[in-house]
Amino acid sequence: MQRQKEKVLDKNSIIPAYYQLYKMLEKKIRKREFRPGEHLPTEMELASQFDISRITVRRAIAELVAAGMVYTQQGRGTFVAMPRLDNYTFDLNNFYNEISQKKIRLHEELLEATIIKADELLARRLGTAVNTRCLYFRDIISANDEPLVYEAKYMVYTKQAPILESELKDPSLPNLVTIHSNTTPASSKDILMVSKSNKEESDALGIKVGTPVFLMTQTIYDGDNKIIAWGKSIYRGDRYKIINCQGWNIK
Amino acid sequence: MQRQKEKVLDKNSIIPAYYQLYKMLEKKIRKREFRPGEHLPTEMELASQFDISRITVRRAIAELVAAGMVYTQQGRGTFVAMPRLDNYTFDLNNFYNEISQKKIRLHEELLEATIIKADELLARRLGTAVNTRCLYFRDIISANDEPLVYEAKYMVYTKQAPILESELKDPSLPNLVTIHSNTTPASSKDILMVSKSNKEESDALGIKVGTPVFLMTQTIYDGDNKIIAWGKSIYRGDRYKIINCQGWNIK
DNA sequence: CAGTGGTCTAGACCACTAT
DNA sequence: TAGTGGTCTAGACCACTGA
Repeated sequence: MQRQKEKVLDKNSIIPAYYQLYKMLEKKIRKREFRPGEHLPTEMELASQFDISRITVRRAIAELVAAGMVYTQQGRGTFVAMPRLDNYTFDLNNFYNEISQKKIRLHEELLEATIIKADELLARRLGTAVNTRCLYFRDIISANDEPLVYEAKYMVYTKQAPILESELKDPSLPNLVTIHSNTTPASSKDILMVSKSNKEESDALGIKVGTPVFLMTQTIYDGDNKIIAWGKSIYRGDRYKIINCQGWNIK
Repeated sequence: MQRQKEKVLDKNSIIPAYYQLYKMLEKKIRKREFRPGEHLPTEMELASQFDISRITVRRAIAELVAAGMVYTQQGRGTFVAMPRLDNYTFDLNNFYNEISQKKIRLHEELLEATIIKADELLARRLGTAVNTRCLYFRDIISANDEPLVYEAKYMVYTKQAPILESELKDPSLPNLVTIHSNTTPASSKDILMVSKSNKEESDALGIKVGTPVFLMTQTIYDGDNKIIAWGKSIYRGDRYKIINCQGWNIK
């Protein structure tokens, strides 16, 4: 029997029909069979063309909208979007993703985990009173035995649980808070800055004082917007950069 | 007539039922009537409780999933998610958002817009041959008359159109490419680094040589993954920081 | 096995856009 | 007025989970 020129959906496939249609439309947009600004076929046209219900077509289009590839206008139709390339969003976690891909040996070393009394600066950062008992952590993250990140973290000491080094495999502040606090972290405010390394940071990272570094601070709040922890991370600027890819031809 | 304790949906409202239910469930999660890890009522329970169809309930839950507040497991149910606070994503565009909120005067000044021949370094950055004719732009962005960002941008000169300063109101590289190139930008690779300002940058920004700065480079590709433009932006590190808020208690 | 979420249908009515 | 996307229904079957 003669094949139709137009591709059809495999109704017996395990892959849902809406997903097959989504991928098919995505491919056509990538191949510029549908060009930015152009009209997509109407929902009813797609439904009858592929012999599926309109709801299933809508599900496929919803995926395209979520992917930012099309937009809909009530009463007008569905249109192919322009790729937006002005979204400069940088993810500091790509650090860990890249490393796991490139088979780089990652090592996390705990330098210090003690209980201290808050001085004035720390009390302000934690929104608490001077002399409040606080947990204090310092650690170094290395890649291939080269120090990359130096971190210092503080939180109010509510749990009274012993500090077990074995608990510190994930040294991220949200995780530490989960372990060492009775309150549940609910939100976080992170600030990324550039700085020059000071003596303490330079010593820990083995770099010269004054080297440009990324400086990230994180303040963690509970459900009532009360501060429960504060931390800073110093990323070596000479070894670390953050990459962001955007658009339609990724991968 | 006596009101039920349980809130009900307003079926006559302009607001869609799925959206009312979404907001109601969101509020209960925020108020911790449903706590992280807990089971949400099943779809059928919600449907009969609010006297709406299961599909409408599913639409509401889909919104919650998209917001990261719940997750579903086939055959088990729908559960309230833990707030994830380890997503360190920084958006360089908050710059413009903040400024428009705080009524800061923003001024963009074009320093230079000329045609040059590519030297070896530029040819490599643009993936083209030495001596290719290129457009070259330099500009300064100031806030309240204080220079904040210095930018230099290059692209292969294909369009042969005259350079009109009036076209340069949006100095972003994707926009310049759209105006001055026949090819349509399709994807972009952005890299964020820290650096010390050099002489050229320091003069433009009125800062001391060696001040820590954010350095962002952007490479723009067309639909065939061919480079069509390259640019760099220098953000003053002493005046600029990037803030990221995450979690459930935002706003 | 019963209960859950995942997919899909055929049909209906509405709000909006363009002519 | 005709055509579009937006919302909603009642009902069906499937795949997966857990007892």
